[in-house]
Amino acid sequence: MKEHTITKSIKEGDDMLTSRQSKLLKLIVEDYIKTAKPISSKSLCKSLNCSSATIRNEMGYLEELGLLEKTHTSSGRIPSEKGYRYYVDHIMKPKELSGDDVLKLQQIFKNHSLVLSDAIKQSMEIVSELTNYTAIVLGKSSKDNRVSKVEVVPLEPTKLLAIVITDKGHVEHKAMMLPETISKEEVTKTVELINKLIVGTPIDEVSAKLEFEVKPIIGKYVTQHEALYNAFYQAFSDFAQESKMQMAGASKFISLPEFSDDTEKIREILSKFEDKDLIQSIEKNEEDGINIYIGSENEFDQNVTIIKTNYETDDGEEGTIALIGPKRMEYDRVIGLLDFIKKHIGE
Amino acid sequence: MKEHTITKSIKEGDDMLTSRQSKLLKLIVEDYIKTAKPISSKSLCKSLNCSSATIRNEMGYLEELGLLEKTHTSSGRIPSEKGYRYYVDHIMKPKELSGDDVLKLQQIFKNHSLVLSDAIKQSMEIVSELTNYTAIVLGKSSKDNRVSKVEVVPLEPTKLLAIVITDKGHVEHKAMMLPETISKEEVTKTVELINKLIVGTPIDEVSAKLEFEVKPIIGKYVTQHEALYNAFYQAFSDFAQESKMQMAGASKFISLPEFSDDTEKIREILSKFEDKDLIQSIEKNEEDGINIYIGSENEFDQNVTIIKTNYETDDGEEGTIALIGPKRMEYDRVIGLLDFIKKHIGE
DNA sequence: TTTAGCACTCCATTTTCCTAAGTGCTACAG
DNA sequence: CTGTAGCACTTAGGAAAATGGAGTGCTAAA
Repeated sequence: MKEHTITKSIKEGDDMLTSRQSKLLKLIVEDYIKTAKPISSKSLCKSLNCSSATIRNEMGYLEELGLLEKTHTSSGRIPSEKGYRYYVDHIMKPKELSGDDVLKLQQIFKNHSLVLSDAIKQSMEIVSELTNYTAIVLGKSSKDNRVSKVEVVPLEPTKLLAIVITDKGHVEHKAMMLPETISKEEVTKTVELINKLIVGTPIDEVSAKLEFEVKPIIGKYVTQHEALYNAFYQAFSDFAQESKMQMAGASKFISLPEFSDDTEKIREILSKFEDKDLIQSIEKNEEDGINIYIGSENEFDQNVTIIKTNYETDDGEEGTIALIGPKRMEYDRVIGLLDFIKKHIGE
Repeated sequence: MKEHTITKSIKEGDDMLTSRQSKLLKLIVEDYIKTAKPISSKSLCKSLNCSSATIRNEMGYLEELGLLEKTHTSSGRIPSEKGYRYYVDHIMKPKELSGDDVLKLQQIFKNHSLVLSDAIKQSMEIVSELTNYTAIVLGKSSKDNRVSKVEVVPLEPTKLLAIVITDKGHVEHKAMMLPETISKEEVTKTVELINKLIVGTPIDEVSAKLEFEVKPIIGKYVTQHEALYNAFYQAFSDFAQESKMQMAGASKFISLPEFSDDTEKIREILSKFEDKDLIQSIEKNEEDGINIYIGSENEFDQNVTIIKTNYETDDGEEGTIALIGPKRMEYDRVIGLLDFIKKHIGE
């Protein structure tokens, strides 16, 4: 109040906001995140030590800049997408986790009997519980894995189990039905051949290699090579596509006040959660660090914010964890949580 | 209309309903299933060839029996739980599938490149789409599988992949970190031993066998047997617990008119869909055939009907498929669909 | 630059009113 | 005894009107 004339756009690097404007925006965003109700000028008087009229003026300015919006002519203000963006980029500071949160998460990571991937999953479940947002864990697709072994186990006369193992420890298996006319030796030969030719090949090149190198050869000395070939082809192509995905708290969206009288929107979002391809697409073109996609910034749904980050464990397993919530997400807290988890994954 | 005095409780085995009453109940149930709106006496005049007053009398009687209910004093009637039950037990006949439905499902089952379990899953997705109910496929837990092979693949010096295969084609794998001091030979010996002693054992007895037969022996000639033993122990115990579960169309509930102004109930149901233990419990104490649990007859949720059946493929894979929908479910159609699928699973 | 004051706007809630769609019951007809 | 017509009564649900209150924008003064 005393020094704002000086600090205007000098002390703060905040583009063109005075420190008071910045503080105002912060208050509005954080208030709205809590209450989901438009914020009035009066309610901020005490916090800013000035009259509601003054605040209204500033609000008007922030609205001109496109940082705030009104729901109707005489309503209080709510942050616009741009407002959230500004808040996230220039104002917000990641929040320390509360002791309670830390405790719960540490319990999971300290439990050494858990494989890391299970620990990640469980911790995201906790995070979803703590935040009331939807949590997603996407294991990286195995495209860059290389085949390290192919194995076949007979189950019954006409049924085989094919197992493919990659250098990073991913395993895919597929049961195959074969015509009875294929002999054991033919199968064995084929497997040997595949092992010889395919081992070391990246998963996403296997299909081509099967087609052009393996198929011609087995064609020569396996009578019914088609069936056998198709079975393997299928197993490998499943592998390339597969990538693990887990979700927790998808139904949290129902109780959000912003959607409480728009069942249709809820329905839309929830059914997007069932669309695996769409969920997979969240993984795409990710930079490092924690990324935030507010409303129309994400491809998933205009009405949500997605905040996500990649992880990599010390043994090379990669993936993405993401939280999906309303645009008025508790950004500071969520970032703190994700940061914590990300760090602990690197053990 | 002419012969009802005669048929009263003779021709129809229907406990104590005249044929007209039975017909009335049928009309009300089926109408309500379609519209979700209380059924008025007037609307049934044409179908029953009598006046609304007569129908009201009959309705009154059915209400006394507890088969019908009113939503308020002057509303039309809706079926009670007991009413649905009576309908299902005595009135309804399973419906032939429409040509369209048959076609869609047959395409899936005819696609021979699909392993059966995938076909089941896909067909349930279709069923969910066709009916707008939630579909669930529960693979039977692997408890009664027997170990048919244990395999170890080295990934890095200190990292192993253990793979366990059962006679029914289930595969479980687990990465294990080992202290560097364990030599390859020790691992190989252990695996050989396990294969010798464990193969053929049902999954749920493996733990005991490991503890009392394997552990003492490897203790003798493997220096750091603890770590190795623990790793295998963990892999097997994961296996025993795991049981596959898949769900489609969980969000369908949102659009049901009966819940349209009760978000809380929707939220409740949807979050039950996220509770895996609860979902698993659907499998419990199942008799043969197709079972129907209406409203409070099921443990899952008072407001839904669950209709489910076990399946067993010709190669011994077992599981349960279930549809969860509102109490006013299209019982006849759903039964037809499940029947069809069940039959085709037995190929 | 800030603030007090005032006119104005719009939402949200409540109230009232009305209609349409039902029912139950009674009394009569076959 | 069974079915029906008629009528009084109940309730949901929607439309319109009334009201209160929480906001805003703007102007003029400190």
